Amino acid sequence: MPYPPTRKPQSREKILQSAAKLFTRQGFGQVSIDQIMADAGLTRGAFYSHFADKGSLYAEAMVYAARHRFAYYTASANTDDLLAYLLNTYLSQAHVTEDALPCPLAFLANDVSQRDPQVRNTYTRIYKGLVKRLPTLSRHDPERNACLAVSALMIGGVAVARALDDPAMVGELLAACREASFQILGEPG
Amino acid sequence: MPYPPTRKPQSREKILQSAAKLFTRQGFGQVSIDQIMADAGLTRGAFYSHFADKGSLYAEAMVYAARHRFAYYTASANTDDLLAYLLNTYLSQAHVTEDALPCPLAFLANDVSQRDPQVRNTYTRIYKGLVKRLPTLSRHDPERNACLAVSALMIGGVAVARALDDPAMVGELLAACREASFQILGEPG
DNA sequence: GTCTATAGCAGGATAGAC
DNA sequence: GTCTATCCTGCTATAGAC
Repeated sequence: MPYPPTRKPQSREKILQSAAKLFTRQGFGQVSIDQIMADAGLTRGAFYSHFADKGSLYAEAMVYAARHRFAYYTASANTDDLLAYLLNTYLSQAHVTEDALPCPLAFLANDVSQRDPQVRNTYTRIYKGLVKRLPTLSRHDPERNACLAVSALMIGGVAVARALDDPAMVGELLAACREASFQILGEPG
Repeated sequence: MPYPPTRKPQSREKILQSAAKLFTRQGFGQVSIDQIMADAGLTRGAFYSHFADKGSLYAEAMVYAARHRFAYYTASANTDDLLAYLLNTYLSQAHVTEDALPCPLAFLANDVSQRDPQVRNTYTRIYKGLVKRLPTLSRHDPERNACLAVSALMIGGVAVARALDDPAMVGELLAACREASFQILGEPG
């Protein structure tokens, strides 16, 4: 028995991790199964023992990235104002330059628009999760409309910042988005 | 002389028009030169008489789409509040569902992040053009920070709306973004 | 300037050995 | 479960006829 049963879940996890990293940064079409499997330390042929096809992996990788990103916030926050912490971390240079696992909502918004219904549904559920979670982080109990707008501002700010080639402009943009977010939420900056 | 000299600029214009339409909706990788040329009524071989390669066409098509979209606003506006008109038209169902030529800033933000420097520079110039133009449309002379945030809100709102699979949520999101935009700008809705 | 034909490559998915 | 080898498709870019 050359392959012990404990290895399969490990391989699956490794593939998922590599896929989340590569897909969020580069999108569906720019990443090949070869690249993902190589990054996970495996070869292409082994892929189909774990996932039905490339699209299924993409959807699962988005969820993986979203979970990981949320854990990243809650783990490192030692403040009582979680919402402010979230906004300052999300709308930051570090996020734009891909410090850790980036947020799929901001990095894959355009990409998802052209994918199959399953993928779009996954994206929608992740987005709804964010909108619903925002009020629980604030002490000021913001309205739903404010949360919708702020989520779009977060995602748009990061997406645009990533496309720009002017570092000064990126800094200016992120700062303006943080400021406006607090204004919309009625919180002090 | 089977091909009169007047035909080349016409062909070029047609290619550009088809490219703008297809690229903005589907992104760089999802559109082939074949598709573009077929849409323009030509064949693949003729492409390289007009453009150096696919990337050059992509950059030019973004500019073409941006110009066309701006003309779309100014042409149809018979109001004294141009900024309000712009926001309501940009953050609309019609824009998300691609009525006319969509805005490349919103439809291609993620796509541009992975392209070559020339493309990113083109995107940056278009974006700076938008930010600079916003104050000229308003009677309230908004601050630069407000314009930066509103532009990100416009782009993010449309980009997210396009990815979602829930029509009710899309309507809610767009309305919330319009409302927040006016709040940021200090204008009445 | 536009066409047809093709070179050359990359990637998704499958088959079969171990 | 993982590997190597392969089929098949689609694409960019070029060559050469008209």
